[in-house]
Amino acid sequence: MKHWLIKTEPSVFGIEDLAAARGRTTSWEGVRNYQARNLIRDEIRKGDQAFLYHSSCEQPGIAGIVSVTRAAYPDRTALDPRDDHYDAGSSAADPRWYTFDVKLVRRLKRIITLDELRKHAGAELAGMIVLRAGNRLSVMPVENAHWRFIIELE
DNA sequence: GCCAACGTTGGC
DNA sequence: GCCAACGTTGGC
Repeated sequence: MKHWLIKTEPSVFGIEDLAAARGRTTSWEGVRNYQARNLIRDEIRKGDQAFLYHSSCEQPGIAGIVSVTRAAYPDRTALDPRDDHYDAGSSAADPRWYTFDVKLVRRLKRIITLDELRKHAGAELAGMIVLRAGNRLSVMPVENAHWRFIIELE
């Protein structure tokens, strides 16, 4: 089982929204970055777990843990001209973008902030992608050792 | 709202 | 296939 970190803006869709969603499950739609797409399409498996990370907000950090309930399938929002994430280059026959389903496992007892993660950037969390300056990936792998360390921080 | 980082686009 | 311009992300 692999571990991941998925970013979201809580003003758009945060952990509160996921907790309120039917079955506490949502389709992780709208990813339009090729590197992230490849991870979704080729590497994320049912049963994997991910940190839900809040970005572009007052307190950026990890808010909860989700599990993957369905592996990659075509992102229908790319095919809908009325959708913000519409992409004329994608088609049902040859989908360019993929989504996957996640279910909230639990909220963390507190948000583990980016600030706090940074304190360990030179040691236990060395190399963690979300700590890299200017990082723009919205779906990224998390090393097992990093995952365990962060859970311990809680 | 600023601005650094960086992926994408498009001219050549 | 290079690379400058541009757009977006995301922390602050």
